[in-house]
Amino acid sequence: MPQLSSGGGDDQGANDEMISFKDEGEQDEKIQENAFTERDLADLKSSLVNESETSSNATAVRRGQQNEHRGYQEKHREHLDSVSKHQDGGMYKTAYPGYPFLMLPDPYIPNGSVSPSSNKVSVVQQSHGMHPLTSLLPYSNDHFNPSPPHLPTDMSQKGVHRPQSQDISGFYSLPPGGVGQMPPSMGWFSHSLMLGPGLHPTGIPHPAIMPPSGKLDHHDHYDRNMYAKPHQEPKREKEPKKPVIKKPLNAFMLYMKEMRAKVIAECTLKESAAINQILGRRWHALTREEQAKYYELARKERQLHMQLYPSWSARDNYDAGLRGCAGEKSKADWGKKKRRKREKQQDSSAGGKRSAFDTFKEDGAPAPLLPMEAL
DNA sequence: GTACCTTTGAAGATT
DNA sequence: AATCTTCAAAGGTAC
Repeated sequence: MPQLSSGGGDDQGANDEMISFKDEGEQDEKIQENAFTERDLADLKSSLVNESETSSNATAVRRGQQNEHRGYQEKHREHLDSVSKHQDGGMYKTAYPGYPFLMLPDPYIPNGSVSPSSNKVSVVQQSHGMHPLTSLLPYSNDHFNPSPPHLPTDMSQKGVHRPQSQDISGFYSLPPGGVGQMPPSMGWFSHSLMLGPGLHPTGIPHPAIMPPSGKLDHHDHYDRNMYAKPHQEPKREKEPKKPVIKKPLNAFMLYMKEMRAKVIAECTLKESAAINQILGRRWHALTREEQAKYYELARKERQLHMQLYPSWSARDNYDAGLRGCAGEKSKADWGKKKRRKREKQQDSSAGGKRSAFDTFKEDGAPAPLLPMEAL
């Protein structure tokens, strides 16, 4: 099966990744990250100074690092086994008593599409769509508080909106009446039964499913955007109308979704690329246990995704681009994009397009460390 | 209007 | 088997 090896092989691999980073001066990182917040922005700016100039090399570096990390996987498999056993055995029963998987009707089910009136409830989504599982994190309560320790504890003192752990709906910028406040009687499943286009063949609707038309009713776009590409091909008569099911989020993506708001609040940055750089560094600064939460979360998500869409393959979404289902790309555009990427990697010395963060250069900030190197 | 940027991880494709 | 490529999210930026 592509998504999940029930024995946990892939997942272990994922966990291996998690652990691999920790051998690279974890203690130092932790120390550094304790004072990280204030420095993040400055570091980022500094590191971005040469970023665009070396971006291609950085990519190569990253690839090398990835491969290196993979090398660690085998090294730490033993530990992972123990971690995995621990997690399977009780992590989500003890650490995350409110863990949503398989305990709630269906975290993927888009509530807002139930009816026009339900739209006003905006149960799940953030402005840009919240991952259905992420959206359920509020159920986790403070047992699942993945906030890395390096985050300042006094964030709220800085005027940062830092909702209490009990009110993660605010943390996720959930609208009033968000999922965290959804009464059990308003379960996902009952609403799902009223769904039409997003209904999965299994009978379990899933926000990952885009209506074939790609058109989003203003009443339910909130939910269907959850997994839908923002722009859908209006019509392709010849193609069998196939809903687009998005990939389940990996551990880092889940982490990003959760921590993005914090980083945005802490820093003045809004550019996602910059935020992601910070999040990437923080991710590496997490302890194994902290990362394990997200790996496990991602594992569960893949599991659920696989249960919901047993025939789904990541390959489907490769084709979506060619089909134009993932947007208004033509086949030619798609090929162009691929060509550009290839060229970029081949020609590392190309000046290329001006990075969105090149503006930082104009600050005259020194310290040309690449983010990855800084780790 | 939309591709790009940027991150890590998973999975599929290619070598 | 090892390596490469694509796509998941996000939102400002550049074209």
